Amino acid sequence: MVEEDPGVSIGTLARQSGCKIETIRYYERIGLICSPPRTAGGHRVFATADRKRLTFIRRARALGFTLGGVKELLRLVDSGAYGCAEIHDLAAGHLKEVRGKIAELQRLEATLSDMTSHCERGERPDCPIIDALSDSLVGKPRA
Amino acid sequence: MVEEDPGVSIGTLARQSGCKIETIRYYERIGLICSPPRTAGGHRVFATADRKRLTFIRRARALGFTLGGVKELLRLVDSGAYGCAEIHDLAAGHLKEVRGKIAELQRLEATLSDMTSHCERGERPDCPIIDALSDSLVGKPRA
DNA sequence: CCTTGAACCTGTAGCGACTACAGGAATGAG
DNA sequence: CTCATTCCTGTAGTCGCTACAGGTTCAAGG
Repeated sequence: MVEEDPGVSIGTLARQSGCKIETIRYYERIGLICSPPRTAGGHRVFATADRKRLTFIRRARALGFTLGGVKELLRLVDSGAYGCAEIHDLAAGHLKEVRGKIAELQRLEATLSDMTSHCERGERPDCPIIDALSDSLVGKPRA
Repeated sequence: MVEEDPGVSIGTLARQSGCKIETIRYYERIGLICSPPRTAGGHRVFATADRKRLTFIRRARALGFTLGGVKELLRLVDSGAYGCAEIHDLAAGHLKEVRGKIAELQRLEATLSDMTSHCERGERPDCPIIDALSDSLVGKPRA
């Protein structure tokens, strides 16, 4: 029962995982994935496990996890005996952050929306948007 | 009618404008504000106009404008003869970006919310969150 | 006038998460 | 065997600051 894993080049892995070549090398450099074996000429040879790991990373990143968060997730997965609890807490914590960002952006949206609605693109020199940003008048730079 | 502007130190300006000292120096370096005159010993001396300009910048940044966007706004203001139209368009463009980011984050929120709700922090080894991220099984790193 | 301590100066490096070169060497299909 | 393609390393750039280190200047008190 010899399980052969022919191995793929970094370019093939990039196509399979959806990560760019440079990103894969970057992940290796920062220790997110392990350094793969090389050919006699020095080219990286990746295994199926690497494709799965990279796909995992890409999906977690797409959900907005930081690389630090991804590292945590992978650490739990790598440890084997992960319980749902820790994973859940990581995801819940991230969800909270995302909701915070949404709330913040919605505040900006309201302000910007209000500002632009008050400015009807008129040709008056006293633009309400500028007024809102200015302290009565913006200091011009030294001539 | 001699208008005196005694001038303030960078620390005072920082307190007045709400920008940090290092940030002010950084803005000077990238040309967002002009290099102020110096004392004999080389300390910067800022004028009232600088306080107004920095306050403007800080407010625009707080609304999420990039420094590039701020530069554009200031260019229009500096040119003097700005019409509302250009300002409006800049703000409207930024508003559109903010709305796009909100929509994107809301998609993440929905996915994360769904994932965490399916995981009840049980002690099962097959966590639904991990399953969702994995390609059936995450490849473990080489031993 | 002199001392002290706070504030200021320059220059550089670091953050996150890549991306983009330059200048080569290896690969693999014809 | 040729040659286009892929791959290699190393470095620097992106954005918007922030944080040093190691020195100089300023202003207030004695």
